[in-house]
Amino acid sequence: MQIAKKYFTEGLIQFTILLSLIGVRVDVDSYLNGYFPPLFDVNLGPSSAYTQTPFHSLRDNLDGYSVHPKCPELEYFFATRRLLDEVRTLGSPRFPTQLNAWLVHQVADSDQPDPGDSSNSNNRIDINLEVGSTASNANDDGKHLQSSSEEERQHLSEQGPCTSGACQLPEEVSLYLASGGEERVSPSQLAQSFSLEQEDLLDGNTVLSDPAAEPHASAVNQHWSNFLSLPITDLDDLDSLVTERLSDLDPDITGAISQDVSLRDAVMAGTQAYGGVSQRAEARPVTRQQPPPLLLMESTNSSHLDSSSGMTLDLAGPFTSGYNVSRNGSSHDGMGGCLDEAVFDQINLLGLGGMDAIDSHLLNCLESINPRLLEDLDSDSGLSLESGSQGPASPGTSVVSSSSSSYCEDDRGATGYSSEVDSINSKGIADYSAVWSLEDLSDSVWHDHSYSSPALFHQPSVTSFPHKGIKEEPLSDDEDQGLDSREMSRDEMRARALRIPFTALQIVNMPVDEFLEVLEAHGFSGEQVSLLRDIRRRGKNKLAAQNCRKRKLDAITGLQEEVARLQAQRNRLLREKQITAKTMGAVGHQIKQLSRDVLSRLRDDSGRPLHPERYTLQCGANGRVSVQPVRRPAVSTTAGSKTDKRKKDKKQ
DNA sequence: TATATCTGTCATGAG
DNA sequence: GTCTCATGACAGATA
Repeated sequence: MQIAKKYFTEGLIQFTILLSLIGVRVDVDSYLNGYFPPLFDVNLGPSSAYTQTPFHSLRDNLDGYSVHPKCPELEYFFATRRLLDEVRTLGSPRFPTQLNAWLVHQVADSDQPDPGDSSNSNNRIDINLEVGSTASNANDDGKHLQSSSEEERQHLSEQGPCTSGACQLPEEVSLYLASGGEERVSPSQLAQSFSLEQEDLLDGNTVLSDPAAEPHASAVNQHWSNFLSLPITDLDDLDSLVTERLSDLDPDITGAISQDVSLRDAVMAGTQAYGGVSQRAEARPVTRQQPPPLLLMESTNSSHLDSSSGMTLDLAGPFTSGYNVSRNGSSHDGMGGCLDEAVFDQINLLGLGGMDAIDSHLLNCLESINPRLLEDLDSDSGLSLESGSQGPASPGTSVVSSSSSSYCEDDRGATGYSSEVDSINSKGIADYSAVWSLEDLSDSVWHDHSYSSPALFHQPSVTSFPHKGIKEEPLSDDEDQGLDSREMSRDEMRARALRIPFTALQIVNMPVDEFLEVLEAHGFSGEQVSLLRDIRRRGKNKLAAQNCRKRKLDAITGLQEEVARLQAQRNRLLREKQITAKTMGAVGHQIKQLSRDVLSRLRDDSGRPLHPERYTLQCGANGRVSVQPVRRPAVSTTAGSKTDKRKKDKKQ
């Protein structure tokens, strides 16, 4: 039996690890591939000043709490945070979706009660594996759980009381596998088992006097008895047995989002959190503190922010299933996460308090959801990303989304225009101009300019902006006074003199279509039209000149850096060359010394030593060394002398 | 006062 | 043909 115990203990550990791995493998990518297109940068030209930046990705802060749950850019952050929480909360109670593993019992041996040491080797360990779609069904609503619980209760009542329960099987480790529905152990059974375990842990007493728990214990005991009735030799086939059982699992087990469960934590925490429900539990002193099970229950919902913060229920995630926002068809969506937690809590309550507490708690769970988030989910237009974002005057959102001509500003202050953003308004997706005030809009456009823009581009204190759908209004007297308060450019002074009801900023920023419409609609005179065109041309050229100069400076800076880099590289190569030359000289000297030594030891045909200056050592390609006479320079011939003469003649 | 730098503007070419 | 953009050149302002 020791062998069997060791075998099952190891199997328990391995299976716990397996479940942990399964539990954390959540398909985040599928969730990410949802509503919003990937971020993109549109390079409109060679200048970085014309790069549209996805500023919306910077709207939301990343503290994980004040962002919209639909924001896809933060899913990675959420996933990372959630996975960390999963790691931290390993062992905390979680309700499974497809694959459940429950450490049902770690009960002290009734024959050898040891209240002070729950880890006594005589403790019996019960493992309950539940595989099936019950959990996923439970995610749909709470009715299934209730009906299932009632069935289980009835089933348990038919099993009869358990007088001995697990206590009759000391010194053994039991394994219980249930697949599908016939051998399935209901959550109520589990909860009752948990309560029993908790009692044992609390006072070391193994008395199973709870009538509700006895049928379950009897049923489980029957399974264990059947299982343990197998001969010892069958233990060798345990792997095949487990494999056979596991073959009944959902083939897409990797997609299961179920979590590993530590029943010790579940029972202890659950009993403390709902100690008022469990009469037996509240009658006994609590010996140690455990976190509340529900709020600390780990959820694989990608939208849930931080389970430990207790904000899980205040998210839109819990109802994503109900609102058909599930990304990959996984049953473990936001609603599933909430229901998982609620259902798990119900499991505890089934064996502890009853369904009244369950309903009330679930109702509280649902009521605690922020209605605002529900509205956002209901309006799944994909533009709800604006909710919870920074204010319109946020410095980070310097791009003018509402403007028909966007003004982009790169990190170095270069400026540029783009007429592409106007499509947003024209498509009716979002009319930011109706939300953002014009002053805010203009602030976001013209503030913090690297190239100081004096009077012409100073923020005009106007309340109108000649865009589509916005009626142009002449400048009022107050606005004229506002213009007087600052330095006006020549063009602005001219425009004011000609009673042109637009500022230079407006004239420059408006798209060409609107500009033409303005010219036609207002019935300007030829002089006014000419001035308007000049103002627009000069304004755009001014910005172009600024960008051009900035690019020139950047190019110069880049070239200077390149020069410095190349000079450093040249110096490095020169140093390496010198070192190589020295090395080569040293090696040549050594070779010469070695050759002299070798030649001095050799003798010619007459027995005399070879002269180093007349002979040399040659190393062949095959590594063979041979002695060869030194070739003296050839004596210049007459032809050579003639050639030299010709060269001299040519030089002359 | 001379000089360097910055900035606005014009002219021109390209897309 | 018009518009926009890029860029060289020029001139005025300024440090």
